[in-house]
Amino acid sequence: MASPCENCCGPLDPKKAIRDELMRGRLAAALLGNKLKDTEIAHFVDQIVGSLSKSLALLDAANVVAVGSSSSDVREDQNSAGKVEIENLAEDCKRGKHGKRIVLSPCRQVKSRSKDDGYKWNKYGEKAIKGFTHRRSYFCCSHKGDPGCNAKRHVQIAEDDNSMFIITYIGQHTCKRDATDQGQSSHCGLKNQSMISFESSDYNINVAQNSPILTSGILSDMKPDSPMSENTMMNPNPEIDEGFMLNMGMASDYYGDLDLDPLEYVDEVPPLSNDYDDEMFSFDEDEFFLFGN
DNA sequence: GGATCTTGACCGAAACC
DNA sequence: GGTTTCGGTCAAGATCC
Repeated sequence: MASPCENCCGPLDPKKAIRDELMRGRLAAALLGNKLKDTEIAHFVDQIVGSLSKSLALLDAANVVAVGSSSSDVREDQNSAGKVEIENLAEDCKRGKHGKRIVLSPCRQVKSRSKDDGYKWNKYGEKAIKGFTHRRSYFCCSHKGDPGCNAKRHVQIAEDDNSMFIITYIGQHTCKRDATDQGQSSHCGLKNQSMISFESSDYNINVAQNSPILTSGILSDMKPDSPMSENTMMNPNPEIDEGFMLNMGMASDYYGDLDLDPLEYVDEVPPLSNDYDDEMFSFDEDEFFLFGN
């Protein structure tokens, strides 16, 4: 499916567009920091620059994310109605007599050791699913009644590893909660940074495509002995021992406009040492201007 | 007492015949 | 086109804090 912009402006590279915007922001912050040298404000500017650098790095790393062990198990097809049909999530998921296919709305799937992703969920149901040993739990956002947040998720114990959870996210958090809510930060009470949120629907990127490993940017300059493997993505918060999730914003917006994989599957990421931050994302001015240009 | 969880019933959609 | 099967949701009661 071609994006609307593609019709008038030619092929759009959303990843590049996001990257360009982040670079612009980083450049502006760096210049501001230069102006504010020796002031307390410069410290905060440094944080902004560092944050943008991380975003760029994670964006690049998004292309690295392997679909994980289940990649070969998941076959998906986007039909004309925009629904995603997933056939046999697991090899041992046999069809019943009537072999009903599993049909999901555009969603993201995450494998995690913990069910906790920083959001507050209300459980509204549980169901035994044919072909799966464990029951599936259904959750909706606790703030559903707030501004009508329609975010939902399904949680199921992984068939191949009972210590892992397969979490399927459907819809987007539209609730607006302040950063103090439950000690969590920013949008809808997200309490950790293991999620990147590109809320704007102007740009959409696909993290599940078979992109080259560490295509460009900061991560490509990482030390070879860094604690990140080729097929995994960094968890920005080493204290959170769970799968790393990328929130690409409104799934329907995202998949409705672009012919992209509607389902991302981000495999588990090993926790990192506490000093990864400086090692991975140290800001180098020469490097920055190299990327910034 | 409010929030959250559990669980059976119900509904709509897809597959089968 | 009717029937069957299934996944998803609802809602009432139970439990927890």
